[in-house]
Amino acid sequence: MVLSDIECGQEADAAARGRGPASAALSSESDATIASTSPGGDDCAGPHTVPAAVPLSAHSLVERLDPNAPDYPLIVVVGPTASGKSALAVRLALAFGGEVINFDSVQVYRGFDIGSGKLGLEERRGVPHHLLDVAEPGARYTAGEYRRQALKVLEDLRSRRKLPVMTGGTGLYLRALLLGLFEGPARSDELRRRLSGFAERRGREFLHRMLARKDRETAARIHPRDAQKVIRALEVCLVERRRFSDLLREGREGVQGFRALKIGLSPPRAELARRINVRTERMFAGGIMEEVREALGCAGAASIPLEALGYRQARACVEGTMTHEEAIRDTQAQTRQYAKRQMTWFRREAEVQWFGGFGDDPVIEQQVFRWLASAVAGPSYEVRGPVFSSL
RNA sequence: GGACAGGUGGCUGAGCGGUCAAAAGCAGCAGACUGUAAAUCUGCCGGCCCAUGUGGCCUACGGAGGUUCGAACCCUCCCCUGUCCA
Repeated sequence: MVLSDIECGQEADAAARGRGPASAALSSESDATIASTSPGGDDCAGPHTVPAAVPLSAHSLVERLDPNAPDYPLIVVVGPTASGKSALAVRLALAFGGEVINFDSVQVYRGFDIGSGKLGLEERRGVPHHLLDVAEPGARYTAGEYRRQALKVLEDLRSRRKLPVMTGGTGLYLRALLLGLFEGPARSDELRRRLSGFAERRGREFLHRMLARKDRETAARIHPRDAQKVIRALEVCLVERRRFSDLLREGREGVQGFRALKIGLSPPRAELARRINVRTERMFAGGIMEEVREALGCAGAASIPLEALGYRQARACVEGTMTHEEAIRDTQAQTRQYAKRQMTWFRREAEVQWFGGFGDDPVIEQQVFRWLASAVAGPSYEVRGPVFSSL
């Protein structure tokens, strides 16, 4: 415990030194609140307000880092791309002596740094980051693989009394970890090849009819034209010789022994779009093309992350089917749409406390720290919905 | 100055007398999601109205006129844009 406190203090200082005057001011303020213990006021958080002056007790969070605790804290930062999640995660990790765990499906691949928005070493500011670069460029990483690895990392952090701070944009991976996956087969490429052969010859609807014969309930849930999901469902039914829907009913096992404190970032849409635009331009100026050439050279054309947003366009550019300008504009538009899809996914995530700004905005950081203090203090807390309106 | 080609909803672009509020794509908006998830897929998309429908009204295919029962589509003039000849 003493150790954690010391670490916490040191790292918070380091954070203050490493930043500009605005955030230095913030840091000293949070240090002040960290130091004090709150006599009350923790329970008066209204449903739609972040409590005004709940002192943040780093102790209350750090004290809970007991390897044997049934509710070991786990911070999760969700939000659309470019909302400043990674920066906030580093900030939180520094403040509480934590380590960051990624849940982004592209950042898990080695060699895809610029286009995936991976934080550079300097930006990580000494905070260990897990589940980055754990897959080879030519490999196929999956939600199941992610879950297995993430569980190990969580147990590792727990045994070392470190606070896990999870961040990323892949809602499915997060859910796979937190809620678990059903007991089903991993993917089978041969079977899939056969199935997609059917789809090509007889149309996507054919596969859907096939699925309906095996498992009516699942077929009803999946749109006939969604070949990707239809194929997976068929794969499950054929390999297991059981209905997908029955397997689902048998349940799934989520992480045990952790209590997730979920922070959602939902910055104003127009501003987010602006950031996405700028960020995309920087990627194209800053080496995404080189990454693509490199990947094409070593992993070959089949590399999964080469299909990811930005990489897809950069590749088209390298191969000459798109101009540089087109590639940028297309990436920007599609990234905006992606951000939208992320919001519709995360909005349904349970018990997220939403903040209407960017994770690297000192004001938002402040609100997050305050909320964490109140959330840690009591077992129940109010959750408000995300604001992701246009304008 | 002359000869062609063309001007269509936010953009690209089909339509060339009625079945056209106008194909398709893009963008935009909303949504779904259990091992490819930065993926894959769905719905809406001129405005207003009764908000039930193969519903009503208005505004729209560069501008102004005309022909016609009827025009984005045909004719005349004008204004733009592109290519070519001077």
